Amino acid sequence: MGRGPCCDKNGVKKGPWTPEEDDKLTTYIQLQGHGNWRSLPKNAGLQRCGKSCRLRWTNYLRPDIKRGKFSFEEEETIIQLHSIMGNRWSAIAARLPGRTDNEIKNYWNTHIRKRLLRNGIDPVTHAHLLDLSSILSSALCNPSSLISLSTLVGNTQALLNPDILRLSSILSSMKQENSDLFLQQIQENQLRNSLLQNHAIPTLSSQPSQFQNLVDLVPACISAASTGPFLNQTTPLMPANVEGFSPNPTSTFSCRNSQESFVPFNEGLVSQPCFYRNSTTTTTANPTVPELEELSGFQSPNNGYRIFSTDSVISTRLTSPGPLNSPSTYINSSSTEDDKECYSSLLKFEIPESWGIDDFL
DNA sequence: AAACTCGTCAACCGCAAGTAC
DNA sequence: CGTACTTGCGGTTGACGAGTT
Repeated sequence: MGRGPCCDKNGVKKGPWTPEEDDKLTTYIQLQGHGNWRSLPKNAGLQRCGKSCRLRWTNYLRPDIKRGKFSFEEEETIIQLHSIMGNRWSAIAARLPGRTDNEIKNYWNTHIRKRLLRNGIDPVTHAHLLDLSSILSSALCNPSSLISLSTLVGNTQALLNPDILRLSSILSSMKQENSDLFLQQIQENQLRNSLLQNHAIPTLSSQPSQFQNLVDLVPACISAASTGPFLNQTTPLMPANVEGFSPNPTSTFSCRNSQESFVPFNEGLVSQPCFYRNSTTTTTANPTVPELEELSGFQSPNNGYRIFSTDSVISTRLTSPGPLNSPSTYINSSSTEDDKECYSSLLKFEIPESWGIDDFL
């Protein structure tokens, strides 16, 4: 159909608004209401287009706008809403009184997005970019992937800590031994989970001894990695696989097997998560949470999701409604931006592209 | 002190949905 | 029903200030 410009470019001022223009616009709207934005500039004596006036009013001059730094609660809300709504800033803004979509968008792009990236979380999908727990769960659900995983780990032996090598060897041996038994265990766990829904009972004792070895090893590997050569790498984090992503705030820790059927993963397999939400997302209650809370000394003031950071904790996907099979690694990182980041210093490391883990992923 | 880099955020642009005629 | 117009939205730009070299 084609459209003309929203206003006549001739004689229309652009750029920053002056206090005088603000006064004119504010006074006019308070007296007359904005009415038709297109005719407003002429009526108000402004050399601006209606669009510019509307933007100035809605984003800056409106009396109910809250200015200043975003509070922790607001930031939490934005992250949660973004994980559900994506870049629908106006919808997010509607749930944050006094904040405009533009302000939220800016804050996201300049603060939150960078922080998430730094913490290894894809700001688009909210999935961990590379998450050891997902690697392990993927491997456990799909034993064939153990080949790749062990290859991955094996190829980098020179860089790795002995604990990681032990992890590799265990994975290899798990692959070589009875994978049917492996799947059987997973299926049993699935059944048990369905029975014990909302009651996260530690089930490690029922795992094969190799599982126990694995669980014992992972924290050590993470600690090793967090102080090892990984942190010196500057290679960009692996991009998350966002294809087919369907935001699902109720995602629980699960993984896919090779047939793409979902196999809920036993939450007791790995250590407790860095993140969990207790309000807006569905997560199984966990008897160890109070202990962790006490340990970390952190609790969100708004009782939103709480984030735990301990030295040897593997994150799970409880805050990651992204693709369950998205590649992500997660080992500790130190973060220094500000105090708030203390809680989000997650276990993280970056894998150089030269490792060639595409096949694995 | 100047040049440069980086972070922030107000403002602009183009598109699409909604509405009036 | 089709067209013109308005409004709202999300992506992007660019000015500006602070910090660094």
